[in-house]
This record gives sequence, C-alpha cells and structure tokens, in this order.
Amino acid sequence: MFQRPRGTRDFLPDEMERRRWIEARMRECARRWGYREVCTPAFEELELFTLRSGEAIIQEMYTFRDKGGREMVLRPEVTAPVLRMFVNEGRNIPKPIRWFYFADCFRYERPQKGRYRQFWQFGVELIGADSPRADAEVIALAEAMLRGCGIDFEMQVGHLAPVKHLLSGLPKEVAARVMQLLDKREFPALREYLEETGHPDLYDGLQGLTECRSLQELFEIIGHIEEGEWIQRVCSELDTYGVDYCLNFGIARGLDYYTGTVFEAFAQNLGAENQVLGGGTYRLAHLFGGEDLPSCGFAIGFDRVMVSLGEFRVPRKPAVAVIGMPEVEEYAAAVAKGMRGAGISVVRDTMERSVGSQLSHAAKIAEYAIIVGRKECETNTVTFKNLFSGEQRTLTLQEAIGEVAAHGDRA
RNA sequence: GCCAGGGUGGGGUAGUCUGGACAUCCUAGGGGACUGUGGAUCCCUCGACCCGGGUUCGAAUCCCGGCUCUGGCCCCA
Repeated sequence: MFQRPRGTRDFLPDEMERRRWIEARMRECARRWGYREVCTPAFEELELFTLRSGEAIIQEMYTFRDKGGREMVLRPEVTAPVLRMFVNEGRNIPKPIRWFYFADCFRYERPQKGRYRQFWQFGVELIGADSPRADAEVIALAEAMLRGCGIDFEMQVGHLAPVKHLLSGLPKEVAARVMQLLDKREFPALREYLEETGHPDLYDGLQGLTECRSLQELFEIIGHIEEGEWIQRVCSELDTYGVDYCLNFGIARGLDYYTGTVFEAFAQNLGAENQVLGGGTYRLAHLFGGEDLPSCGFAIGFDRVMVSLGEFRVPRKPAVAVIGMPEVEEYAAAVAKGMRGAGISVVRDTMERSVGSQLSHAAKIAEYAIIVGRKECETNTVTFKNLFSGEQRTLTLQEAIGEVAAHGDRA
C-alpha cells in the first residue's frame, strides 16, 4: 500500500462539497467587492521568494532543479507570484487593480493541527492604491469574507509606524529581536532583553502598544507621529464600514516587507495554529523590476477556516436512479438522457443487478428512483418513486422532471 | 529541528500490562435468500496486527531503529 505524502490530505466527496461551498462564498464575496480572479503557476523560480525573504527559508520550501538545471520551487505563498505577474503583464491595466486568487501552496514544515504541507490560500490584492481608504477597503473585505463563511473570529488591526518609531534608535538586529519578542508577547523575556541591551526605558511603551485599545491611548504613548493621521483615517473608515475589530499595535510580523497597516484574524476554536488570516500594506513590485507601487492584500488560511467550521451539511441537488428492465434498455436510456438534459443528476446500474438490489442501492445514494419496464414503455410513462417516503406514482417524463425540480435542494 | 502520546481489515475497536493454537466485536463493501419494488432479517464473502531488525521454541504483545498520525514547541513569507 502507498501512503499519502506527509502533511497532505485526501478529500472525500462530502468534504469536497463543504470546501467548494465555502470557496464559492469567498469567491462571491470577492466578486461583490469588484475583485477578479487570477491564477499563477504552481511553481516558480526559486529566486522569486528568496529575493525578499533570504536564503534561510529555502529549508522550508519544496525546491527542485528542473531538467534544464534551473532552481525551481513549489509556491510557498501567492503574493509574490501575483506581484510578479503584475510586473510582467499588469502595467497597462487601470489602477488600482483588484485581484483575488484561490490556490494551493507548499511548505516543508512539521504538520500539526491546521498546518499542512499542501494547503490552500484564498487571497486578495489591491495593487496601486495608497490611501487609508484602500487599507480600510481590504480590511473590510477580509472581515466580510470571514463573516460570510460563518466562523467565529477576532480581527486585529495595527500599524507598524508606532513600534518602528519607538525602536528608531536601535540597531537593526536589536530592533528585529524586540519585534519578535513583542509579536509573541513574551514580556518577561522582552524586559530582560531590553535591560541587557541598555534600553530598559522602552519597555513600558512597547508593552503599552500591545495593550492599548484606543487611538487616544496610542497617542499618549508615542506622542505625535507622522503616520498618526493615516491611522486615524483608517479607523474612521473601518467604523464607517461597520467593521468589528480591535486595535493591536504589537502586530510585528513580516517587518521586512509590510510597510504600514497590518491586520490579522484569529479563530476562537483552533489550537496553536489559530491565525486564519493575515495581511497588510507592502511594497514588492519594485523588487521584481516594476515601479515602486504600494499594495495592500491579505491571505486566508482556507484549511484553518474549514477546521474551525467543523462538519456541516451542504445543500445538494437531489439525485435520481433510473432502473430499467433489461427488455426496455433503450427506453430507460432515453429517460436518463432526458433527465440529464434537464440538469438532474442521474445514475444507472453498472453492475447488472436485480431490480431489488438496484433499489436497495438507490436508497443509499439517491433521493428518487425511476423504474421503467414494458408497462411504462408502452404508455410512454415512468414509475416515479420517492425514496424517503416510499410513495410511488406513474408520471410522464416531464412530470417527473418537474417533481424533482420542485423539491429543490436537500439539506 | 525538539517534546509527549498513538498506529490492529475501508472506518471504529478487543486483545498488549502478564508472549502461546484459526486475532474479537461493530460498521461499511460485494453476493445470495428475492428476474417488477429496496432500507428489516438471515446466510455467504472480501478484508488488518505501520515497516525493518533483535530477544524467544514461539511476538500484535517485550527491546531497538525508522516511517507516520495527533497535540504542543520552533517557525510562519
């Protein structure tokens, strides 16, 4: 027997229906906000990802050398490919550009709850807009999309300027380490580290940033900064949208490429891997040879959304089993064809089973059975049986089609 | 890369501590009783000790290594 590769999953039909159902909701939400789908290759040149993030992350990627000797990688995320595509062929598209994607990504990491080696991201990029209103639109869309899926989550919004302001006097490595500790909320270690490096005075301000829950508190800590008005405007836009969020100026991840507003969403019922969405403003295009356009985007951890939602039933169109006696094979085929032509899901026996067995099987996989034999063939009718109630009637094909359609989706 | 706990037919399990004959039970799958009316019932059938090594007369059981799953750490672009 073959085992599935580590960190990958198989999806049976019930699970796929749930996944497609949620995916469709996200798609529909993106569409309503004016975003259109794009698709990039599943693999790219390795350098596309190391350019920004350094060589160190190679160990967490699926890299390979192709037959031409090129260093390639299965995409570990989609923002860089989308921006690469933008630089390659998006120059003459009217700005701002609103794109979304739904794609599988690959990371060579240790699997655990909500973390897989092949995982799906649903993401959105707003390219070329640089305003508080652009930031707010993307956050509001993120919120709407997650709400639309029905998960229970908390949206946190922050900005990198306050913490960068506080750390402006520190050497780069020290600042990076501080950000790391701050992001993880390891306050005792942070205090210790600041004392070691001779900046104990920064502790209260940094801790304050992670705890302050209003702009007023924020400005009391950092005083006046240039980005203050921007932050204020993003918040008031979010209030206008009616977005339910809380402030967190301790969000520090991705310092190397996020430039301003940052936001994250956390699901309530997941384990250690409870972040279901992350995003912010960034500048990437210039790295790939384009102009230095600001962009804002986010990615939803689709699999984590699915874990958070648990099991649920998706409405499904009813299925019909057409059971024909051997002597009227052609008539049965015509009935099946007619129903399929009307958009109905039809199955027929492929195992040469008896009528009794066929019905027995039909009861497990279909909602209705249609039985046709000499009798029905001669009168140009069908025997239409409701497999829930057992009730059965003689109908014309058109009447049977109408019956199935009238009962609609089943829950 | 680190820690903890698991791995027995497709799914769920008993047996493992205390080694012993054909490995338990439920469920799902296939067939039949039943060649124009099913889900019940009965019968038949298919099908497993994660892999490799060691100890032993004998290993699902004990020991070692590996793989893998679950949860946590690390990381999270």
